[in-house]
Amino acid sequence: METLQGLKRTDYCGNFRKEHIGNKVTVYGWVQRMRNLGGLIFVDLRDRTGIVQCTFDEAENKDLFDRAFTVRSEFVLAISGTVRGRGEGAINNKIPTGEIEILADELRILSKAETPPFEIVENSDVNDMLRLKYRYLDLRRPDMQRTIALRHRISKIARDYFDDNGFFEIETPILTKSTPEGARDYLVPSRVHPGKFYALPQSPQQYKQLLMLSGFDRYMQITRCFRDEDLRADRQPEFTQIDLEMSFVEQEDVMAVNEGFLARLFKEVLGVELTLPLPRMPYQEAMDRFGSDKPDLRFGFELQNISDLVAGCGFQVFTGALDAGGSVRAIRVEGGAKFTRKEIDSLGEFVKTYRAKGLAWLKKANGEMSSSFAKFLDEETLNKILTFTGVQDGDALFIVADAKDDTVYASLGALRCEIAKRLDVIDPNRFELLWVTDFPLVEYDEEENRYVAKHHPFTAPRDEDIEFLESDPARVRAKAYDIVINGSEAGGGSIRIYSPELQSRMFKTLGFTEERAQEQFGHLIEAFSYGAPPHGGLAFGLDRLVMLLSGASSIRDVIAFPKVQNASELMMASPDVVDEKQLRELCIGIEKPANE
RNA sequence: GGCCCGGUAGUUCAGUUGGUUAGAACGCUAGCCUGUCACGCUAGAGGUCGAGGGUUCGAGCCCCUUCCGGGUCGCCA
Repeated sequence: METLQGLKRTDYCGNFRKEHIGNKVTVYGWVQRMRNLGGLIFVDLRDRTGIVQCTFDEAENKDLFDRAFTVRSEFVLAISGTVRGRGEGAINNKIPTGEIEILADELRILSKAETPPFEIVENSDVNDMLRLKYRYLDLRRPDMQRTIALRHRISKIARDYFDDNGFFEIETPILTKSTPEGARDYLVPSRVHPGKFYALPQSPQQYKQLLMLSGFDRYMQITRCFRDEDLRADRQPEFTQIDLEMSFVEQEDVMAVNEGFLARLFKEVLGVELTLPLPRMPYQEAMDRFGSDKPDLRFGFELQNISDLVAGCGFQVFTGALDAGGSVRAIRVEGGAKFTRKEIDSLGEFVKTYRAKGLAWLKKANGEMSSSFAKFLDEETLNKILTFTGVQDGDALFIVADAKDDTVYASLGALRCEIAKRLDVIDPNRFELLWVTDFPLVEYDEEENRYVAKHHPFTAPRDEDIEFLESDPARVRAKAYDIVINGSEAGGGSIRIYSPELQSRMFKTLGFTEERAQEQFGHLIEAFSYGAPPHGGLAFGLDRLVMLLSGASSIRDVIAFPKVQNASELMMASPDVVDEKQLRELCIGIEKPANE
């Protein structure tokens, strides 16, 4: 193998242009492809900037030509030579370096390479398992290189923007303490504390609030968070947040700073001008109109509540849901009459995954109406529904009735997105951002038989709702806000409780005894007794921002070394068993799971 | 934990009602070729059909179990 000794890279491969013609240059990179025309060899050399063509001419240098002949894909080379223009007709317009080539006079083979298990090309459709097992090769592909570079730029813009706005970047511990509320923690045993465990942070929530108490006024951190929950296409067990907190602010102050960040991000990365302030929508309105607290505003198909119209209509599916305290809601799909019966059936199956009992439907095409439920209604009721929902010829109407409002919202909310996808009405170049505000402070957990915090237990209630904290917790709205981009929750935050008295009332509402609150959050309660400024913050999901800005459909495509669905990592093969000795040192014994 | 989809040369895929020696393209190897850039031409190698069991005269195809991957519901303060 040869070395770099005596060589120095002139520039990256992708940077050579016509103005460099005549220059003596040295380039390093991987062989994208070798083309041997017989007496003339072209080697496309690739690095993170692109490709440059290097030429070996048998007539000019036979020894060099013979060495170039041994080169194969993915060999690592150093090539020195002279930049020269390509002849008329030999110009390649597909690549930026296509007007020049490097006529080699020196070739060093720095590393040989086995034939890779898949070709290192853009947009390869190799299956994920293989890509992830050989992730270091997958990451050589130009589209992956671009995505990782984009991720770097987004982080950089975040650091610059928040620095410009007076934020300090402060690190918080990765080894911390398990929190009882929320997601499952990853636990880390400690040798010096047998039987005790650190937890990896689900977010730096408490630390950043304490930093406000310490007077840092504005904090930010780009930090890893960990949740031991099941994965999704946009969810990994370890993920990165752009986390921030501000003192002496109200909700609008936090939102203003952060939409400034988003405006800068969209401008610099995509050249898209956002109109500020971004729209705000209360949680209840989002649910009523879109069936979701993260509505995608790029298309219509809004929900319409037809409960009043069908009250007492005699159709048991509708009246039964209403009698049980639920609702009947519809979405009108413009042009939806083109759905075939089979497609409608599959939409019916689709809503069942959200626990809807079924999907009532109606189509109107060429004056003819067909419907799964019209025959159960009298003409007056049916006409009222058609008029209210605005059904036109060519439209379809889909209705879900359920005893639980949540089921109606969830199924129709998902259905409108599914329909938009199937009808292909979403413009991929469009970005619709909004703040969803006024979330409920708490929600009732049927399993635990108590109220649990919708956001987290430090979230402040809205001033005018505080009086209901004990009498009717469910109606208390929070000073909480999510930033939603194209139907994806890109971030969220809240104004925090800074009064020990209010915090203690909140814990009571959540069913904590005084002792338990002290035991789990005593440090925070005590800290707040030493002068806490009003404060609030927000965290963006960096991975999701990169997904949105890069158009990636899987979160795995924006993380260098992601985990697969069962939370393992295929290249290193983690997690893995450890030495008996390590376990003994940690005082840990492994019991076989009950089912083995 | 539930539901849905997938697993066939190195890769991406095809494979008829269960029937002869499981095919194609790309990649790879070798030879020829001086202007290619998805070079071209010729030849060749390459298969535990994810694994195990069953049905059958006969299984890539049917059944059962299992492993792996993807999507999703629950879960994710």
